[in-house]
Amino acid sequence: MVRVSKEYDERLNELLDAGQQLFFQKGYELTSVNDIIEKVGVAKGTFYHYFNSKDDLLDKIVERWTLASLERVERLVMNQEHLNAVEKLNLFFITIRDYKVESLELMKMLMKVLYKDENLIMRYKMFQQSLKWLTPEFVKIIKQGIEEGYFNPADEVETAELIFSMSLSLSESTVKLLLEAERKPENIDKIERKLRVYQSSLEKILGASTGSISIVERRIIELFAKEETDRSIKNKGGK
Amino acid sequence: MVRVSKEYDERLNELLDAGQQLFFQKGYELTSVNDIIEKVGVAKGTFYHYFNSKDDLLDKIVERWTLASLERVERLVMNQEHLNAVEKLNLFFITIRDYKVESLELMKMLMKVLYKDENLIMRYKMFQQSLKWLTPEFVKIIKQGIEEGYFNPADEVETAELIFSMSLSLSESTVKLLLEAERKPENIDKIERKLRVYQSSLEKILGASTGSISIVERRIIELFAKEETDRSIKNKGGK
DNA sequence: ATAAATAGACTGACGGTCGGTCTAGACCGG
DNA sequence: CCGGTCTAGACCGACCGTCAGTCTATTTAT
Repeated sequence: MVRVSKEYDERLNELLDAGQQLFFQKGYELTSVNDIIEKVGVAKGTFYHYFNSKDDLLDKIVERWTLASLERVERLVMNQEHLNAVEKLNLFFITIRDYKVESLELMKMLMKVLYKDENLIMRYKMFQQSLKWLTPEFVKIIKQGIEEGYFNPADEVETAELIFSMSLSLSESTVKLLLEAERKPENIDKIERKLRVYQSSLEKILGASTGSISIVERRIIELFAKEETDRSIKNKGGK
Repeated sequence: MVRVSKEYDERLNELLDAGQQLFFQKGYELTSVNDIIEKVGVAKGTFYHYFNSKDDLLDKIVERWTLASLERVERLVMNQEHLNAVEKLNLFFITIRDYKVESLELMKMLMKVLYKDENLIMRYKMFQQSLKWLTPEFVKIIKQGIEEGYFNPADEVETAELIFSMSLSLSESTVKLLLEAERKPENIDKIERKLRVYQSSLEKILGASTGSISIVERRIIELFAKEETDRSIKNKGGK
């Protein structure tokens, strides 16, 4: 093979990019290290020059991904100093939702791949990282809400962690339902019910007034439930 | 090798037992099919005569385990017809806790092994199965509570699922803290806080009166945090 | 006889290792 | 300033051990 030498960071990112693309496309287990190095056009040794293991690569991909999300949340939510805690909390959910809607097709693909048992590790690592980085932001919002008199939970930190892990298991079950929504149209209703319960539980746990938090939007659920449109089936097949 | 023929169910259980023991001891990934057949004293072909895959074996082990728990819950909690919903809910938690205390050393070992990233699949499958089988019991309790006027959630089924998944992520974080409680004694306090928040959240979500649900018991937490006693370090080493 | 149970050699793929090669750029003597 | 030399570290790829799973043959029970 022709030998091509590059800057450390450039190669690193090539490998991260290739890894991410393949992991999101075929899943973690089904992507071999050989697939990745083949895609980049590099040898086994090079891969292990940059990463300790396949698992290490995944860690670094997830970290990069999560830090990008954090940056987004800080920029679009936390920095809006004119907002009160309830508004920030709602914006928090809206921001995440909007991001998913913007990259709808990617998200649909990702959902299909990520929520398979074989890709549990990926999902879990993304959850862990999200929990680690996003909970502190949640805590800030809750503290602000307590000061402003909107919330009254006993323990901000533990409450934030509880709420966050609730939202993660909510995603888990929601996506599962979404994925078979084509076959089972009643799943849309079930998702709506789920979101409603989550929403009101959130209010109760935080001590927020009823209806102050708004997450449910049937339109959005239906958007994700719809099978991909014809026009988007273009890059199928092909080596 | 000497050929020994046995009843279908007997062989099946031998394999399930061996698998369970090894999975609980070394973890799923680190246990090879060869380990299992060696332990039973049987050939590769025999294993695949009884199971489609290593993963299939895990499924069946987890199913057996979960159904045993379900049977226990039904016998010790659900059949106590003289109890009201609040009492049943409390008994539910006590029953689970007592079981863990009874088999304390096994549980400690299991915690150590199960809560490693490599054994995520095991944990996940146990969670899934628990959710599937135990949620209906939860629903029954909630419905009874609504009838009796103790609870007032909007949607029993979704609330039950939410609560159950909350308790699972609670286990997740609690065990993680417990495992490093030796090094970090402050973890015990953190666990207590976590449990308290969970408890009061539960009350709020269900609409139960404050203090009616009781989960936290520092004594029990400390019991699990303590490193295994001298006397229990007897079966270490040895092939 | 025949179906179920068992045996175990074999396969292919995979993650990871290791000894070595190549090259850009630092360094140096003239 | 220039040509040669040196070296860190980027890169290579054959190789290894392991493991899940397959296949065909053989034994056993009925």
